[in-house]
Amino acid sequence: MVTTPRNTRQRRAVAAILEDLDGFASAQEIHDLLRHRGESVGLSTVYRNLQALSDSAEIDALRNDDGETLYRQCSTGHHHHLVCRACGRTVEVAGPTVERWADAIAAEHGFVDVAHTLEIFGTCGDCTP
Amino acid sequence: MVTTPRNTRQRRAVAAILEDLDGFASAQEIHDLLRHRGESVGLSTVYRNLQALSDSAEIDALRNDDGETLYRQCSTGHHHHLVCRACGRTVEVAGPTVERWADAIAAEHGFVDVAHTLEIFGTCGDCTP
DNA sequence: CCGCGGATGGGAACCATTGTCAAATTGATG
DNA sequence: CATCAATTTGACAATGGTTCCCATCCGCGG
Repeated sequence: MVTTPRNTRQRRAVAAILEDLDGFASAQEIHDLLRHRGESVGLSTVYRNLQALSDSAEIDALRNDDGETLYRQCSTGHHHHLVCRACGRTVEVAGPTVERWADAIAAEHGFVDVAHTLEIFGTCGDCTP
Repeated sequence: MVTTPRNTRQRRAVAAILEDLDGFASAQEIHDLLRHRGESVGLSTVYRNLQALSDSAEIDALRNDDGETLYRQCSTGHHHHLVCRACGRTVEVAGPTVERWADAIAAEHGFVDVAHTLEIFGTCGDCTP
């Protein structure tokens, strides 16, 4: 039986933060932001909700170089990210060609259940004086 | 002043393992393999040497879904990986089109100093009964 | 308004990785 | 071959992000 998630204050608070954020943020950053808003939520709960949202594909997750998982609310549908190293500003990009290329390569080598990760990092105009 | 790395038994042992390995392996796996060979090397040392090799671009490193860093000796030059989730078997793939696409997208949005990560994961033929 | 079961939270537990530092090893030199 | 400085090693502690645990809380259907 499928369990329906409950509409708790904490879940709403986490969702609200994600609405307002522009770029990617770590669970801990989100936890701090909530605290500053006075909408304090337990760290475990922040992690749980972010993971749940990520699992249900409502938000995107990626790992940065430091091994932290970053979250962001994105448009639906498959896409990739162009992320500014300095300020975290993110541009969503679609790359139909890349998707097809990746799948073709994998099939060619007899791989199934194929997924891929693709992120582009750079320094955005605002951060390059 | 640039310090020249020394030729120690441990460094040689780690390099030798990487020669023999086909796919990506974690630091801990490599540590275990060394132990089984009777060429025991301290875990810290394995980490240090892998990092050094990775820094000098002699081996490739990537992070898997569990957040572990995996290492593998690869051909030189820019390339990406098609990795089997189950056994770690790896196929190196070049994607000139993708490189150009990524750079173009980034330039289009005013990003400079651009880099990208791209890995394809799947289950290889041998691991799909 | 009740009661059930999912949700919460605070701290402990995990675990890959990095730091610490005395002791061992290397490579150059005499 | 002996000496010596500098690098490297390794056992263990420490770190830090994330997950687990579990008593308590509370959303929600009846």
